Amino acid sequence: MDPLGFAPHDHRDCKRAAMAAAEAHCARHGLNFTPVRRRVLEILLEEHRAMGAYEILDKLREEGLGSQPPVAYRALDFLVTNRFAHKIERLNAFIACAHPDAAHTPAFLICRVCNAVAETHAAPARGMLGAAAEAAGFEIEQAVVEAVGRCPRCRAEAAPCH
Amino acid sequence: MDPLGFAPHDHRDCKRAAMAAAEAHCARHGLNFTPVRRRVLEILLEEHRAMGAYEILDKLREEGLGSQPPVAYRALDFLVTNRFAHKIERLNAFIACAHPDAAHTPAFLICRVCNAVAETHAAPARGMLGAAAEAAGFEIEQAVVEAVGRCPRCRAEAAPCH
DNA sequence: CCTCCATATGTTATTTTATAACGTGCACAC
DNA sequence: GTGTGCACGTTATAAAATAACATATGGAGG
Repeated sequence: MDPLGFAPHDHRDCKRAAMAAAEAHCARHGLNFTPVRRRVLEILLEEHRAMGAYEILDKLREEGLGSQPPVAYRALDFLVTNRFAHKIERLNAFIACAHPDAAHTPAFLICRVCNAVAETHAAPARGMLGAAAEAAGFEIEQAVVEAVGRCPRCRAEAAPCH
Repeated sequence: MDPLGFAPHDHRDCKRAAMAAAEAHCARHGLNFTPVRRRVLEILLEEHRAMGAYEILDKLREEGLGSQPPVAYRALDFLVTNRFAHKIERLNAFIACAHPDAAHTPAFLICRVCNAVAETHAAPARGMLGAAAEAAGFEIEQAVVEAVGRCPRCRAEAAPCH
């Protein structure tokens, strides 16, 4: 029922794996994986959907972990910088990384009906975009790729004739 | 000096061409190309860069064409819907379409140093992204592709050793 | 031990971006 | 002439993000 590639899956497992990967990465790189940062990542993993910064902040507030916007934004900055989470520009929202291990160029499939988001992989810098950039003398450092459309479930619901 | 593919070019020409294309499109489709809508497109074409809605609104205000946010947002909605302009999600800003004729899947090269934006073309729905979407049962309707990096000019300025 | 420094968090205030809701005017169809 | 749809005007507010400054903590070096 949850959108990881829009297919059901075991949350506990992917949450554990992602937290472990984050722990390991921080340990290896001497990063400070503080309670707030850890908790924000947990929240994103538990919900496993794109969440607004203020939605996350509400959860933190309930738990007494911080009550002002900068608290949430700083933790999210940390997670995004270290690729434990991604920002979905189209939604002004954040989502836990679904592929914590792989070095990746994330791309997202966003359902315009239910806002479910699936993370996948694309390499736009190869292909037409890379060619265009090179021709223009532009150096690509990062790419935002967000496809908007309809997820399998919403397509099915919109077509009752079957 | 202006970023259309980050290369200098003749503004007057591209502005004229874009306005003519918009006029023609509206005439053909029975769309109401009102003064506000027209003027917002002109502003975007004149500046030929990504502009925030409030920046545009300031210009409208100076000219007595409207003073409240919804005026600008409505005009921008119209222009974006009809593909006379695009929204750059990464910048929360808008830019006139650089290829008014071609049906296209726009992609953008955004300089993180000077915020210059070049419009180019990509077809992410073909390639890896399309394959991933198909595998997931996701129907892509539209794609946001925004590469962040450094434009030729800013790369040159950052490397004084040559 | 203590001081300096870097980093993380707490807090206040504000800025920036965007939309809801409702009213007005105008053109066109009937 | 009147209803209907569309664009625009206006007020108010919501939503997203950051600036600026204060406080705590923990390690490096004297």
